[in-house]
Amino acid sequence: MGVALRDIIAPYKHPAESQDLTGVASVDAFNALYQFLSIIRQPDGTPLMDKEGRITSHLSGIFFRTTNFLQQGIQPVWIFDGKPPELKARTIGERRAVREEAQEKWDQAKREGDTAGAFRYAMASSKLDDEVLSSARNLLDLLGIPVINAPSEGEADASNMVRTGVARYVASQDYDTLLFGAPLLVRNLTVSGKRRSHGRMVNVLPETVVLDDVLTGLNLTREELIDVAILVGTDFNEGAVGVGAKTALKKIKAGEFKEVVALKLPDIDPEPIRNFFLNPPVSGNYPIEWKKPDHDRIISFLCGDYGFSEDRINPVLEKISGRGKQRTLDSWF
DNA sequence: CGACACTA
DNA sequence: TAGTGTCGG
Repeated sequence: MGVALRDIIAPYKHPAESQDLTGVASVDAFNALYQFLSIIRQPDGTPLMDKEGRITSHLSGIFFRTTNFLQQGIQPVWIFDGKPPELKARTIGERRAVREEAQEKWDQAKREGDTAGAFRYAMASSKLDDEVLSSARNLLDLLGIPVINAPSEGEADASNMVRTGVARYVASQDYDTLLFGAPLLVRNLTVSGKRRSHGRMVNVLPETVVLDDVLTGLNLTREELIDVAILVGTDFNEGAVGVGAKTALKKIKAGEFKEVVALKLPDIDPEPIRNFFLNPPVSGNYPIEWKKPDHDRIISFLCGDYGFSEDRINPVLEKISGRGKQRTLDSWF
């Protein structure tokens, strides 16, 4: 879900120039996988599946997006979540409840012939199970994409990688990475930059958010931005009822953080939450190396194991490893 | 989501 | 060739 800071951060978002996107991108793996699982579905919400009923939506998303990135000079590193902090237990429980309810509503909508509703509930029922996670890791490995296993929140390590100069930016839809101190966040990181179907056709272009611009523009320290987030609600605490980003910002500016917490969030202790954003557990060790995509094993994995059509996969692999753009790609490996 | 076919 | 729709697994 992420923290609802969009209303105050929106003025500091910039459309990304393609040169801003080249280089090492720390991809928030869970964020990307949820996106693929949610959206890559049939109109009634049924995900892509192989003959045995295993979900393959994420494999399609990973394959086509990654091969696009490599051609465009983007070097992705995928950062996977480790063990969630105890502070996150409430959020995890809530998400499970929402997911399970969506599952039921999806079935119901399908029975009633409510296609649009079915799609919406199907999206909300998306779950990253072991099968999805391990097949995603398998495919990334075959594509030669490095993977980092965060000890805790992937967003924390992804942000730390940018802070320490290992990566140029974090690729995520969520603003939480700014709280973790990521100097540069890129949202909607896709190369096709096209539009989206289902409902309206909207142009979705990559956008960058520079943490320093946000802090300078709002005249906040990062600690204060974290306090704004705590009032709104984060993965580690429920927010104050009726307090959105703009109200929270006003309260912080007025120096009323403690008062709002005492009045509206009497059960939360802000200190461990602040501390988690400021000093999260991170790996700090990022041995990243890109390898050439393993053409034969990718075919065997996607087409042999998961029923993808060779006619769709082969041309893409030939495009990235064949003569045409080889020079560009070879310079990284 | 992203590829591809089709249309004007 | 830009816009629109459909398919993929």
